[in-house]
Amino acid sequence: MFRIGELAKQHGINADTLRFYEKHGLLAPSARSDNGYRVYSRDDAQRLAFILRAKAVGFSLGEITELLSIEVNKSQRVCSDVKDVVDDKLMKVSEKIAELERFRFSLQLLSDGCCGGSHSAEHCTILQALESCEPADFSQLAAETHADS
Amino acid sequence: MFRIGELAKQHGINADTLRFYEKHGLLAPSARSDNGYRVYSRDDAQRLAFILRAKAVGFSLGEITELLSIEVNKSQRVCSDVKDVVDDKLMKVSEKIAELERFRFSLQLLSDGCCGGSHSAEHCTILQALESCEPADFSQLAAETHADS
DNA sequence: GTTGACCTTGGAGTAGACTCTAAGGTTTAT
DNA sequence: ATAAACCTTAGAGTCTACTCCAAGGTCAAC
Ligand SMILES: [Zn+2]
Ligand SMILES: [Zn+2]
Ligand SMILES: [Zn+2]
Ligand SMILES: [Zn+2]
Repeated sequence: MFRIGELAKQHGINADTLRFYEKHGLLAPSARSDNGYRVYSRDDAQRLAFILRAKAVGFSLGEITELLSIEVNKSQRVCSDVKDVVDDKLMKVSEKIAELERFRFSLQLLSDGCCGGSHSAEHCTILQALESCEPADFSQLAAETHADS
Repeated sequence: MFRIGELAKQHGINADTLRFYEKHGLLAPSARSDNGYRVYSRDDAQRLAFILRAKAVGFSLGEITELLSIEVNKSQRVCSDVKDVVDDKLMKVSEKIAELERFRFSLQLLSDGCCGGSHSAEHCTILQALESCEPADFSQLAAETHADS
């Protein structure tokens, strides 16, 4: 039986975060003490641990809500229900990675084209690219770099 | 000389977005017509193109503000000023990719461990992992998968 | 002279995940 | 008895990048 501050400290989170999770239906303490304080049971703590582990693999609170709703009556649910949620997330994460890798590629080309020296930025290839290149076509830049002279 | 709707349409964006950029100091029309309409010059359009190209490589509006402030007085600035912004972003993007790849790895292990079949989720390895594994240590799961029988 | 397509403004709403504030009640120690 | 360290609530604020709304002004066409 833990009070909000204890449980929060144990898991390295803010007590406000626990109130926030409660307001959003993720985790409610199973009891209140006479003075109105929230009282969390060991089961509550386990549910919190579930939430935090799911967060640690990238799930949003909305997705965790879905996972929890499967978890609480898992006898009625099947493996594919669970795996679908994971595979769905896997796709979203992969798409986000792909987008960021496109960013990284373009940024690397921009960086490689610029001498990074201390001459005036008037002829900086990065600025020139952003001023006039076709979007997402910085490949011209990759070839011609200029020297800091 | 373009009105807000024209300029927006030319660039495939919403007129509201242009007003938003103006409010946040990214792009103000260089004139207003007698009736109070915004009037964008060709220079304004080029500045917008700069903003959109920067967005296309992943820069946030805050970062674009910084790039623009360098661009407008580039004669006073040097290549390293520009390259620093790009390299800074490159690092942030790489870090975000690394985080998402950790997510992807964990999610893949979770997915691989689950049969995805139609038997009760009571013994689903995904739920078991989220209930009891050490965070970010789903490697045990990778080995022992169960069959849908 | 009215319809329709444009434009203006200020302000509110959205999503996600908190984080903080104000105003007050409770418990424990000194 | 009073300070500190807890706890309560409702509600506001943060960040990002828009997007939408209401109420109204402008302009060209028919
Ligand atoms: Zn240079
Ligand atoms: Zn340069
Ligand atoms: Zn199974
Ligand atoms: Zn399973």
